[in-house]
Amino acid sequence: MPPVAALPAIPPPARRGRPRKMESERDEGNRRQALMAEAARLFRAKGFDGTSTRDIAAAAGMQSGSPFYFFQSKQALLHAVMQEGMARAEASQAAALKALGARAPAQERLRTLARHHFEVLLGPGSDFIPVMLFEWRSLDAAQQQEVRALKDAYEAAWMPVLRALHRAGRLKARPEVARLFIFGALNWSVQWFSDRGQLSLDELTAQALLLFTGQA
Amino acid sequence: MPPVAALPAIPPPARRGRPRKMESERDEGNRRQALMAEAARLFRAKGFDGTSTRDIAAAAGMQSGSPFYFFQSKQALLHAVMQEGMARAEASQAAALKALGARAPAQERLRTLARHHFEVLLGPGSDFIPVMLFEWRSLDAAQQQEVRALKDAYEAAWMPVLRALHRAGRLKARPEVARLFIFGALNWSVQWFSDRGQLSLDELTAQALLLFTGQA
DNA sequence: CCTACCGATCGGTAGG
DNA sequence: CCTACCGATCGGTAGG
Repeated sequence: MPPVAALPAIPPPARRGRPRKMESERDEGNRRQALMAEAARLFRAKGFDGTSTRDIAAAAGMQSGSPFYFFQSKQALLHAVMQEGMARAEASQAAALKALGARAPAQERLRTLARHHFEVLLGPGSDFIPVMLFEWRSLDAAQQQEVRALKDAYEAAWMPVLRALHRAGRLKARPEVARLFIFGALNWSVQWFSDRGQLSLDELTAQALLLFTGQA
Repeated sequence: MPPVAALPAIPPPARRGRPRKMESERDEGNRRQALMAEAARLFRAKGFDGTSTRDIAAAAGMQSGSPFYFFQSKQALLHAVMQEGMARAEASQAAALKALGARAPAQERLRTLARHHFEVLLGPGSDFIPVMLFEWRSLDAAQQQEVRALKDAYEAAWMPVLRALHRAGRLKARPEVARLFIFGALNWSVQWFSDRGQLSLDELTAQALLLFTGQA
């Protein structure tokens, strides 16, 4: 049922469009990816300002100055984490909707979207999107605008579903406001959900549908 | 309608239980309160780790070392902000429920609770609770436990209302899970609500009730 | 990628 | 509360 067990791999941006050149370049991509993964984990746990580039370097098995070989600045690393996270989330969301089929009822499409979003927030290897959600203010204005566009596209996929439920009388609030509240309800689960709790992501999804549409 | 125009003043903790001693001590309370207010504003805008004690001192018109005359550490100042915020919010929430009367229907009690919570999150002078919500991790374990108790008491006041709505069939999700999702939906508004937007806090409240209970 | 380093900033303190 | 200060840490860089 989970549309994304692990988020699908995406080619490292540094390699995009260039021909592969064997070992050296693949390693370079690996090191860059490793830095992003460790940065995401640490930014989530301790915040952007609470994490030093030395922490990140050590977690990736590097010396303190080495992250700056791969990223222009600490802020650029944060930006890369958010872009990569949004690109993956957008791709896996689209894949989940496609797998469901276009003629599925609105309630089922909402279930798929919510279940997928919980996976992105709470599933294994899910540090990138929580970092985007909570470390937003540490980007500069231009970076915020760029990430905002990716986030808007991701959330826009929910609107046809919310409008259909609204027309059918299953969603009473205005769809635009409902979207804001629903994303809030789901995103906030990052603050309280724990693996060792009794709720699975499927049960979480069912309860969310009950709350918003009155049925599961 | 807003039960709290400005959050009700609470005597500064340093003075509690002691007899008033005129100018000097009242000033001391004022300086302490000013530090907390400026700290809350800056912690909200830039985060705990992104705010220096020098920033806070300057905003309160002091020299860089002076905050440590009033607070043992930067972390103790954060803790004080959260405690003060929760004490005020708890008091104003209780006052709002009391003003409504005990025999009001569950839907009206939920409206009062939600409207009050929006005021605490988004109204004038509302920096203390957002700081508590988003800077949680910067407290040590003992401080977290203490603030957690205040937060639990605040949220517990919602449970009889949610259970009544659940029994009446107006709230379909399990009340405990509904509470988590509802607080998430409301709390997240801190991230997107803007004063110059078209929604008033009353309209926000009405849309939230529509989403969760199907009626406003 | 590592080594070696710099300038800036930070939380906090002693002594008044 | 201010003055003057300290040790630690931080982001980032030059040169290889």
